Amino acid sequence: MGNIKLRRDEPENKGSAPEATAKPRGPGRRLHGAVAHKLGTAILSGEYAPGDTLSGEVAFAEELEISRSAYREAIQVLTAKGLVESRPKAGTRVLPRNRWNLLDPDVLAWAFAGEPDVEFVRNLFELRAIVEPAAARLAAQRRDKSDIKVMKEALAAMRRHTLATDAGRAADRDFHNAILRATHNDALMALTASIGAAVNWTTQFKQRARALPRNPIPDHVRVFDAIAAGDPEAASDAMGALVALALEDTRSSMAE
Amino acid sequence: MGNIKLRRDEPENKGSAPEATAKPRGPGRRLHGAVAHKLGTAILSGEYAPGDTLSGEVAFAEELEISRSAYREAIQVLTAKGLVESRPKAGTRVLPRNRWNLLDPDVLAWAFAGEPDVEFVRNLFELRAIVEPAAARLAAQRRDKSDIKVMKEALAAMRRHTLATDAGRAADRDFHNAILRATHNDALMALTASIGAAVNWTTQFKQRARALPRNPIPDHVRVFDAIAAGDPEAASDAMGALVALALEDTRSSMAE
DNA sequence: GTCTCCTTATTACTCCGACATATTACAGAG
DNA sequence: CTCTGTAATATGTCGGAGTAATAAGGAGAC
Repeated sequence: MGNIKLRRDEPENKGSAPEATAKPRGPGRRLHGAVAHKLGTAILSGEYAPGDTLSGEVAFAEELEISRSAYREAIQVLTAKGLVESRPKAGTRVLPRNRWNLLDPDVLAWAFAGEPDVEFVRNLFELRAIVEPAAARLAAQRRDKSDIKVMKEALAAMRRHTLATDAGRAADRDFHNAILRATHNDALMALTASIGAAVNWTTQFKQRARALPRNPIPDHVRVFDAIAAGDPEAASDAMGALVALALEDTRSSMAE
Repeated sequence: MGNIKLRRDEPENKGSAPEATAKPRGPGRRLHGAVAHKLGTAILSGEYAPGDTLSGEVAFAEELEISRSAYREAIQVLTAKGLVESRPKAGTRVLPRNRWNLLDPDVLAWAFAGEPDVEFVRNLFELRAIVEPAAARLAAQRRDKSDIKVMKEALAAMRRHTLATDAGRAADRDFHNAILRATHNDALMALTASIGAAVNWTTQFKQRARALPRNPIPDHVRVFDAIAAGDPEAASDAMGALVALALEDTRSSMAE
């Protein structure tokens, strides 16, 4: 698998490099974090299959050209997310997929780092189709003025920048996050990261297919209006329609 | 806050001590895992509030009477779950609550380690009320013979042992997990651990209130019959009723 | 007087080498 | 062939030393 340079060897690109949120791979991410990212993506991409046993600590750490401490800390991160399990004498094994914390934001990011599994994207949309309409219903009942304000701003930002830009996708994510936050339910808000990631990556894929078939603004406006008006049923319906259309767009762009 | 003994100092109690699943605090859990558990519960219980800065590595590790390596690995676990963030010179700070991965099984367990927040339990039930009926609907459409077999066995186990026993609660959890698995949706199954844990802990609370008010079996049977019959609407309705009743029971047992 | 830039001190981060511990696997006895 | 005890091996834990990054404070310019 070739030698990979994880150490930072380029003293240049100092200061506040505008790397946005995407890949602060150089500095900004600690060494063990980078290793965890590397191993995490390797596991999620199937390079290491469930049941596989990783090389020993000393050997693997040496192969990665890092100390055993940093390697162990990276493994602890993966263990915390349910990807691997280490036991004395037995080594570190990749756990079966149903033990993975697929809702963990990092795990989700790792899953979408490479070519994403089409089936998994479908499952994620199914989760959206369940959670988001219900969340919109609750949001219509409980939203306060500040919630509406945030949603309105996000909507405006979506209009300004299109979904083709990073800023536009961020606004789209902010809009959906604002709805979840308007439910004032911590457990639902915890899904923010998961669903937000799903929204982000999938819209990016839709974008990849050059023809973005529809203007997404009207759907979002309908949802916003219903929530602002305090109409739970309309909000739920509008959000259901939005997710269904998004699924259709994404599916068609992945099918080809 | 007093000195806490985390090291194992008792050479006795060797062999396969039947500590069940509750508290393998002695051996069985690694040292850094025990520290992560201790700090995690301390954060979830509010002993450390968001924004607080923990003592420095050297000081805290010395206070806990463990090496810095073990302490750091514990911190990496907490970082992976979004509870804390460490930066040079600034120290390790507790992140705001909306950054926490509340769906993480460990975090959920830590949240219920002490006296649970009533509001949080309510939110968790609201999530159940959203996800589980939808899951039952999908399960009714997609279940195969093995799914039905597992559910039937879990139901039988629930009848044999009551919800008063550990085995009974485990059977209850298995039943709900079997439904989620019958959806054949990985993302939904990832919620299995979270919701399953919630069900487990809350039923334990219902148990605490000595008067267990209702026989839960009929509700479960209705759900099972609908899924086995392949009737999505009936399955969704039955599960909705089950969750609503469970919420009511739990609420009444916590209100007193 | 206010702001910007730079210096400095503190803290986490990384590395190294050694020992302790737990568990698997093997070998021997029954 | 089954069971029990032993030994080998990889993870777990430890302590210390040195590096890098950042936040706070101070010097300088406007």
